[in-house]
Parts: sequence; structure tokens; C-alpha cells
Amino acid sequence: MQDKGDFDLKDFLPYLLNLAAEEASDGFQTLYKDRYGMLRTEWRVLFHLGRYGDMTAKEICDRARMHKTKISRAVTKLEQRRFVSRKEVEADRRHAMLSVTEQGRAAYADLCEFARHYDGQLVKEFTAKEEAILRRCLSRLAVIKG
Amino acid sequence: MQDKGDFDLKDFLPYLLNLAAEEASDGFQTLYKDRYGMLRTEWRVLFHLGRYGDMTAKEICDRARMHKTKISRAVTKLEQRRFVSRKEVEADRRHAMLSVTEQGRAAYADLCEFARHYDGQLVKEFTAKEEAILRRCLSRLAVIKG
DNA sequence: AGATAATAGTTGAAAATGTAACTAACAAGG
DNA sequence: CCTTGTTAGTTACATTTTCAACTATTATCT
Repeated sequence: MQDKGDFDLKDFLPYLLNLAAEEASDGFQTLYKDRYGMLRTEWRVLFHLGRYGDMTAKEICDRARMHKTKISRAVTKLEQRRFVSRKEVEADRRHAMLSVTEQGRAAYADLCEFARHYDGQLVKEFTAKEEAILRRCLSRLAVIKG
Repeated sequence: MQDKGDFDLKDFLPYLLNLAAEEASDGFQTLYKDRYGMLRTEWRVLFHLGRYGDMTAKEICDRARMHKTKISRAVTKLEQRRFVSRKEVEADRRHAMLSVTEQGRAAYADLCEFARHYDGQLVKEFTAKEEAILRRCLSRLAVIKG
């Protein structure tokens, strides 16, 4: 360990990111959990459908970077709770087109509203410049491997 | 959603943070997994002991912000693999003081070395200023609730 | 001292996740 | 067509996490 004594977990980005992510998710999590009985995966799926329109599970898979089994289970549960409906595609019956129901759209709107506000709270003590840099760095980290 | 059409998941900090955290953890994860058969919880416990010296499970609990059951199980496994040893405290036999073994220290050193390098890779395309801001923002998010 | 509360840590069951194997539908080459 | 390969999605099983209950030990209050 020679001169490595100064290496702290707080200097280690993966750790910091995980901590920050957990902390930041906490407050929002309780909302979709308690109010709608959703898991994070379910909220993500609902969001993708609500935000980008009808699509198949595969498309969500690619966009959301979630494993297909997670999506499969999330869709099943969202369907049971009547937040999402599925309709087989005539042309290719392997797919099913997923749509948000009325109820789903209401939940989506509510959650988005809160998310928006919540996001604002999270960054409110940062300057505009800090916020911009933070978001930009995160975006790059989220896509590019080290 | 009226005028909320521009609200994207990519603008939502908890999502961005989670994505970035997952992505950033990926490369490092394989190291402690494949080379030492460790889980993330175990690596964290080992790190805390290696970096900050002997302490009880409770202390790790507070420092690392991990649930006590996670730590209990991590310690058990680390002990089985001879990375950590435990010694009852005379004064209060509810506690057990945890220490890193020779073998544990070697693993710790190796992982730290890699972590250090890995961290450098992650930030290498950011400017020094961006990096500083990123770390500072994350540190604050990691502690303060929104 | 004796009853009660608090603390450290463990254990067990339920929920969630990850991995791999599977089914069903389509595609393409012979 | 018919074999082989690919793709979308589901299911089964093992691992991990979470939550609640539990044990053992110490602290506190009267």
C-alpha cells in the first residue's frame, strides 16, 4: 500500500455514485411504492411507455437498458394492476405492443409531476453551472465504459 | 402533462445516477467477483476494515450505510474465506472486533490498486474542473436528502 | 438487586434479481 | 417445404436482498 494511504472510498467514483444514487432514489421510491405499489422496474417501464409512446418489450429493453426478464415481469405486474395493456401484433405474433391505460396515464402524470419537483429539490443547492456539469458528466458515465 | 413533454428520464437525477452507478460499477465488479469471489457488500466491508482499521460490525454499519444483516452475512463469508477475523471484545461481549488477515490485506491492496487505476480511467475524459465538481456534487448528494 | 429497555448481531422467510433454459413465431438456405 | 438459425418473450432455479423476529449482553431506573 506504500503511499496509497490517501485513497479513500469517497474518492472512488463507483462507490460515490452508488451512494448518491441510493440516497437520491430513496425519497422518490417511497412514492411509487406506497402510492402505486410499484417497483423501480415497473416505474421505469411505465415511464418509457408514457413518455415515448407505445412500444414492444424489446424496444423498452433496448432503450431502458434493462434485462428482458425484468421487463417481462414488470409488464405482467403492470398489466395486472391495469396500468398497461398489451395487444398482439398481427404482422409478427412474437411481439406484443404495449400501451398505457387511462389509469396508467394518470399514475404516470402524477409520478412525473412529482419527479420533476423532486429533481429540482435535489439540485437546488447547486449552481446552474455545477448542475449542468453534473448532468453532463453523469450522462457520459452512464453510457461510456471506463 | 400539459407542458411537461420535455421532461425526459435523462433529466431525472435519480435515474441518471443509477445508470451511471451501474455502468461505473460494472468493470470493477468483475474483478472482486472473479478474482476473489466477493460480493459488493463484502468488498465494501473489506475496504472499510482495510482503510480505517479494526472496528466492530456496528461501526461499519454506520460508516458504510449498509444494513446490519448485509454486514453480518458479509463478515461471515469474509471470515470463511480467511479475509477477515473476529475477536470478541472483553469489555462488552455483544461486540466483536473485526480485523483484516494477511490474506485479506493482500486482497485489499490488490483491489485498491486496481480501484485507483479504474477511477482514473473513469474520469480521464473530464477536465480537472469537471471532475472536481462531479465529485463534490456527488458527495453532497450522497449525504443530503432532497 | 430486579425489572425493563436498549444494543449488537444472527437467523429465517419473503421478495427481488440474475442466469440459463425454454417455447413460440418468424427467416433463410438448400 | 424442411432443416437450421434467430428473435421475442416466458419460466424455472439459484443467488441476493429485505424485513421481521429472535438471542445474548449490557445499561438504566426504581
